[in-house]
Amino acid sequence: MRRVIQIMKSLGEENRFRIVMMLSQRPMCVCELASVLDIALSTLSSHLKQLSYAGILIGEKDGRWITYRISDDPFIRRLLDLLRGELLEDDTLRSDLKQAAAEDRDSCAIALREQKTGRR
Amino acid sequence: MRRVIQIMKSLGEENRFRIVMMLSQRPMCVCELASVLDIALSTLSSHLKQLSYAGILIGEKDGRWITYRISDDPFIRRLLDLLRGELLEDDTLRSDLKQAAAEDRDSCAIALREQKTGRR
DNA sequence: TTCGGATTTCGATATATTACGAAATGTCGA
DNA sequence: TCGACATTTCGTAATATATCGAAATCCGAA
Repeated sequence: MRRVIQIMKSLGEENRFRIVMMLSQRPMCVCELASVLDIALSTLSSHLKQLSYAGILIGEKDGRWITYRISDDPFIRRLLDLLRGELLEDDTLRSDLKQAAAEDRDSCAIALREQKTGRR
Repeated sequence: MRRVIQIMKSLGEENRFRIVMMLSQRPMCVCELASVLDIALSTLSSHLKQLSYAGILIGEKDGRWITYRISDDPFIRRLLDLLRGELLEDDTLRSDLKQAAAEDRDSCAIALREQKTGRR
């Protein structure tokens, strides 16, 4: 039961939820996620840690980057499918997915520099 | 998105999760739930409030009692089916369901009296 | 209408969670 | 090896949540 509750809790926070939905579209590196979400990198990192601990995500080293993707646990897959189906019309989600699709790993530096000087 | 996140958050706490699983088996009144869970009535009440707010439960007056049951929203139903399927082997859950099945609304008073004097 | 039982509300406290910035870690390329 | 970059860890402050007991509410039965 612990495991399932941990999964629910992990998905019960907006930023983590958005992260998971974006990763359901495609694997992304931390900086790509960061340029969509308006939170500090350290915060994002701790969310990713929690999601990994819950078994929802898997992070893989990929050169200098770390790419996160959704676990292929069947329960997780089915759960996320169900959630996604419920949110086809959601504006925030649609906007996130659009941005996420347009992200480019190599331009992270630019986005992060902007984030460090003046937040939009 | 808010709604779905609220649902996830509500299910991401052990006592609330157990409440929902028990009510998936059959509608129950507050005192029946109380005699399975080892928490104060006031705490239980606030959990029930949150679960209702999230649209997971519905509380209906039934004489002197208030009976809670799972909402018949299709999304909620499908979600809970999925969760239940993942927990067929869970010991805590099985024990809860067994106790819940054996509960009797009219003996609430006894259980609650025990709870007020000396907690087991 | 008064009494007692079922449930909720309220106020307080303890614990968890989220957030940030600064510093540390690990890695690639010059 | 050095420097730049991607990411994580750490310490801490702010906020949210879970919990309790006491008091309030609501309802049916005597």
